[in-house]
Amino acid sequence: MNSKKRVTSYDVAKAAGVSQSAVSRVYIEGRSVSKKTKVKVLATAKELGYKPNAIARMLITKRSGMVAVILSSRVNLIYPEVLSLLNKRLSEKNERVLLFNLDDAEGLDDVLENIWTFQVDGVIAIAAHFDNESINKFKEHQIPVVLYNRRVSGHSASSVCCNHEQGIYELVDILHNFDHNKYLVIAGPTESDVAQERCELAIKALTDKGNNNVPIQYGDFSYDSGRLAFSEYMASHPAPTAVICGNDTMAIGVIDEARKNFGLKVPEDLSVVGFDGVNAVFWHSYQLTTVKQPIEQMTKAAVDILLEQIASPENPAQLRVWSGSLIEGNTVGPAKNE
Amino acid sequence: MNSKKRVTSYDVAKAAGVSQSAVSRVYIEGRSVSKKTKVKVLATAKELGYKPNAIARMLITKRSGMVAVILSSRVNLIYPEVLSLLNKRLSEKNERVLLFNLDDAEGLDDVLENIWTFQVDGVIAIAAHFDNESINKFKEHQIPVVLYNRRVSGHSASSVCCNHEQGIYELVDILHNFDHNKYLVIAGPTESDVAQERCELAIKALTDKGNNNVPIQYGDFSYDSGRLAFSEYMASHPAPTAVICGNDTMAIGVIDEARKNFGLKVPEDLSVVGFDGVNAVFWHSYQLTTVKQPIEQMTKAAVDILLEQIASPENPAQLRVWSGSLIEGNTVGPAKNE
DNA sequence: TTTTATTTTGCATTCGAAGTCATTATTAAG
DNA sequence: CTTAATAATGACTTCGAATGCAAAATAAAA
Repeated sequence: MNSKKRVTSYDVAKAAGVSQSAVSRVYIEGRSVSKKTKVKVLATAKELGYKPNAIARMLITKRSGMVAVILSSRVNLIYPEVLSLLNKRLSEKNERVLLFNLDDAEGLDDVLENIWTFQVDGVIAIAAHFDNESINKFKEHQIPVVLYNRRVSGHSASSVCCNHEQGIYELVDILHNFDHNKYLVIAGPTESDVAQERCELAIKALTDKGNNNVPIQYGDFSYDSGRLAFSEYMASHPAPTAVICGNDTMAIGVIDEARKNFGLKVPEDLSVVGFDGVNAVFWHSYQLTTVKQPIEQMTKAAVDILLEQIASPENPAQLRVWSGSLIEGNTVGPAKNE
Repeated sequence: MNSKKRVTSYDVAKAAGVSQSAVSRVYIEGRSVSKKTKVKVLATAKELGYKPNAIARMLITKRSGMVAVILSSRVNLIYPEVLSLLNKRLSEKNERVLLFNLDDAEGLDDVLENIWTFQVDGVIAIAAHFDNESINKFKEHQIPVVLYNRRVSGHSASSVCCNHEQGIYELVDILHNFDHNKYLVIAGPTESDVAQERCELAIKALTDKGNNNVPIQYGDFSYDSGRLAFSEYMASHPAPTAVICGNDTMAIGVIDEARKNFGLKVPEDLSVVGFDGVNAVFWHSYQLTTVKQPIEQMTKAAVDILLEQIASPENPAQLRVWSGSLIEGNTVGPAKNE
């Protein structure tokens, strides 16, 4: 019917008999406006259906009210939860999430180019691989970044991380105390930094306890890859007594595979541990022993740090690390040594 | 060091010895620019590190290149996957996802207010409850909407939906053919339209087969709520022979609860079916019989329809419905009638 | 070569709100 | 009741790219 155009601050100004500046000031906290005009403007604004145009505002203020969240698609079950929490936290602070996928099709450079043009206030990168070069680009563009579960050498970018070392050591400790000595490590994809780190730490922890040459199989964090990794190993080796997995989902795959295709009981014949603390670890069929990332705290801190850096870009980058909490499930038991 | 300000089209224009308009035209497909100036501009742009400012462009073109995706937080495991697919599809079409959470804290009105100010090109609402009034607001603001798994009476908004009726009937058919006659329905939360619909359809399908007064328990789509619903029912009733669940996650909860706390075997003593086709239904411990939503097709269509409506707002709203595909797992068997 | 058609170009304006600054209205102090 | 201090207001400019239009440059036709 009517190709009605947007109501602007000028329309409201005219209708309310004030200047455009006055209208603008009404919508900015702490600007000098008399109560009288404020009421008048708000009333006519409501009547006309006026809402400030965020785009115009962004252009002049150079604050977009948007935070880019970068997410690798080939990734862990846990990250949807992280995204959801980040979104909630940022909404509370009046920032919107602009989503970027970092997958094979769209390389990092494309994503970055895109990010610059959108003038986002800041960036949170979830478990994405950034080298120092990329980090420097952010510096150049003066866009604060917070890395989630990814550290970068030097102090060029803030990070919030789960203390994988502590978590892995705790898990290995438990296994070691049960006298395990035939281990298998099933690592996540080699492209993933987190997967790399967990794997190396597991090997290191095992070596510390005197277990050398622990075999490694690789998966891609998925259930099927966990099953496959286990069965492939079993095809040409004697059964291990304990399997340390790069994440929970693969661990669950291992459990199912061991039970179904190898007649192994968990934990009687085989101990299995994971990492992350996804919902499914509590499911009765698994009750996986694992370490839960404190995603509540981590997401909260990520947002707080980011906002702080947006407010004061000169502040130094900070690193915050949380210990994961051990979840004692029912997938670890004494080693079965013949 | 240097509080460098952004490079603008004027800077490039000056450096390249052309007008600002010329620079602008270089970045717009199909605008009249000679090859010579195009090369020159692109070269100096690269040299100066110029990238067009999307915000300024949005203001004048009134296209933001952003699509709002509205997501209820208290929702199904399947929706992260949907979000991820939508994001991928939209990226391919050069649209960015701006995320909005629809939860208790932030009501629908707040979200809508926010959406208007951001001038998004369109909106995709995932399983969110919209009444006709809200839909009309979108009309007023001339922002196309596509609803995902939510229909609205009249033809005021486009929808892509899974055919719950067909799926539920198919599941009920299977159960009926196995001579079940003591049913329990475990429905999702009453606030969820999808949950409502599935529940009503299940009851209807059962009634069609001559099963009246089928009891209903309510959960919230979560694993624990499925367990709880089942055990609560069992506390005061004889065991059913078949349970129809509002989604897969609750069905998995029911299976675990039945096995663990009631010593029931699935499917020998109890048949269980779910809905959605999340990854976990294929896990060996469950192998749930369920109906899988064709999320690939649905997300693709949602994006296509939305872009079409953005291009031609006068086009009529359309509804597209897909049948789910039956996944014959291992959780349904003959009724055990004493 | 002249005339006509077509492609390139730059100028000036636009999008819509916010910030600067000088001016006016209001309140407080003397 | 005057003067000083403060608050409120509007005119004008700004952010950075896109676009309508007329002028200039080039290509095609005569």
